[in-house]
Amino acid sequence: MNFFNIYLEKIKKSTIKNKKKLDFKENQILNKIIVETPPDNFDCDLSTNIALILAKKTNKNPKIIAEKIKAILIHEIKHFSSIDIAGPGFLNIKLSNEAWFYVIKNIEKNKKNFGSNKKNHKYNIEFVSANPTGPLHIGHCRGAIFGDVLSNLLKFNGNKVTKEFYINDYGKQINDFSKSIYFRLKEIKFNTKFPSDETLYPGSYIIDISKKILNDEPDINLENFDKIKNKLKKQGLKYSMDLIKLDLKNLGITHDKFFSETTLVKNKSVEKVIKILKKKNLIEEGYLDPPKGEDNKNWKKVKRLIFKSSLFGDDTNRALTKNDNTWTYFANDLAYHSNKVSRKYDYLINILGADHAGYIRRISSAVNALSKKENILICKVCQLVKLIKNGQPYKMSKRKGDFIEIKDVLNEVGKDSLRFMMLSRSNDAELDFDFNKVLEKNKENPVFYVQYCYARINSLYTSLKINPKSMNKLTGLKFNPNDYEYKLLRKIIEWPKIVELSVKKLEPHRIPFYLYELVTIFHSYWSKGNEDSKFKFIVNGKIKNELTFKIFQLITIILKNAMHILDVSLPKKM
RNA sequence: GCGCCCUUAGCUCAGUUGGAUAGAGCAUCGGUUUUCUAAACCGAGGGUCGUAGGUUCGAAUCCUUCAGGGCGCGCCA
Repeated sequence: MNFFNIYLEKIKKSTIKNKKKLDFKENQILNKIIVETPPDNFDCDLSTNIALILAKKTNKNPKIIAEKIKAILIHEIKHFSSIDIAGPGFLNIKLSNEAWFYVIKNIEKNKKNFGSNKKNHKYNIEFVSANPTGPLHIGHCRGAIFGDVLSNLLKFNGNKVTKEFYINDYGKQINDFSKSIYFRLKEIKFNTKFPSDETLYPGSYIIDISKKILNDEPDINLENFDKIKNKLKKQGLKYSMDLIKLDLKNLGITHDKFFSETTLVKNKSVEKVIKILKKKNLIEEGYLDPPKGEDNKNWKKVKRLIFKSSLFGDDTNRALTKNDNTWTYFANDLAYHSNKVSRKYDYLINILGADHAGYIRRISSAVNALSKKENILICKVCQLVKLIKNGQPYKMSKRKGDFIEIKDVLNEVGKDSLRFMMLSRSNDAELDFDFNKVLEKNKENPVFYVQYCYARINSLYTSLKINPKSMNKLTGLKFNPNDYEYKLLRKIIEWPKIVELSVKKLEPHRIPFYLYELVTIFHSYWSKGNEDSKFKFIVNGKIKNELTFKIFQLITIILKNAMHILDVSLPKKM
């Protein structure tokens, strides 16, 4: 229910009906027409560029065309009460009272769905997918929150979404992880020193995991690592995933599906995909060139299996087997994405960290080779988070084991602030995460500013002792808004458009920005009464104008819907 | 060397896929509380939208050039 689209269609319809008068033939030339919110300094509700577009296509003077269209629209569209021509030929439209009643009624009717554009696609969103070798750190949480909110947003817009976590439980890292547990176990049992080996994980959580394993099996035989390797891997993985799931839960995130990489290898999924690609002549046995960047010690010129990803725009072809003839990460990922393709989603979305952006070409090539649909895979990259504490950059080192865990941040700043803050920036831009700022409870911390609006509205209900639900039954409502109420209404009708745009561009950060703008007008209005009694909305303990409360109710609807998407709380009292 | 992202007010950032006088917050300066929540509000100053070209009625937005910053360039995951 996007009001701008509704009026766009009406405008188009009327224009096409009057084709001859306006002297054009092809309806397509109306494709670029938009209906949008006019700049603040114009006292009108909608604005359209139709005259400019039409003038360009028919080589006419835009102002003359504008006059013609104005006459047509004002005659044909009852919801338009007046139209001004401004600037180079914009039509600035004011909606009639009838139109505003229609808008208000419509929002109240849709309520929880107000803003939803009722699409019906099937999405798979893969996000977090952190290595299961320990708890999450602050760097993970941007992508985690981004993915979660994007899922909520798509669901709100009527789609079906599967939230998926790919467990990288295969390969070298998980081996190093089990070895680290092995040495910690020896350290605990026999007091042997934990080796200073760069490949091992030093973090203290390894000690905790080791203790748990020891608790399960106090008599575990530690003579030979290789003999208990698989056991340690399995147990370590389990406890590690417990840590990750707990972190996610505290962030308010639950995945629908956890997909294990090892499973793919075990049930020969990789071989199966390679067979398919071989038939398409996309696999070859051969040699690859050495890497272009820094020298790599492990690089060897060996005949190996190669995927011809350069046919799909990748810089180079990609290896599927390692030196020891096991599968590369990419080979397994190929199988994983083949699996996702076979599950018949309309879109596959991968949320990646900036350090994995270089991987996109490769995996997109693979999916394009595997799927009949074009560009079914969309990769969204979250840029880095820079931590700042007391005005200083705060560096983490995973190798030393001194990184900031999500649970510590949550303890300090809370889920609401963390989620809101992580979304208060475009995913394409780096984000400064300032510990001092998120702890502040004022305007500089936008989450409080937004929540405060809801709390203020609710305080009205309590102080006036009215039940907000009874407000639905208002009769004899008059449409006589003051300047602030007009501003609010104009902002309110933007909400579905914000949702639509956020979905289209997969950019949930637009929602916090919108909320901030909306509540700014509200807070302005609230305070205006102090200065000018004309703007007081309560007189002698009674509501002055029912429309005011109607508008506040519409704000409440939006706040609830939006904060539900963000999964940030909305307390009635603060 | 190559690829991706960024560059907008002193600082941190928005900017509705090409529109009107480029917007917020912070910081600075100055104001507002016997009043529906001051966790708030109002006002002022502050801009060559990194650079140089191009596309057109019209560019922060699209194309090209160059510069600066970040991330990556495995047969690690």
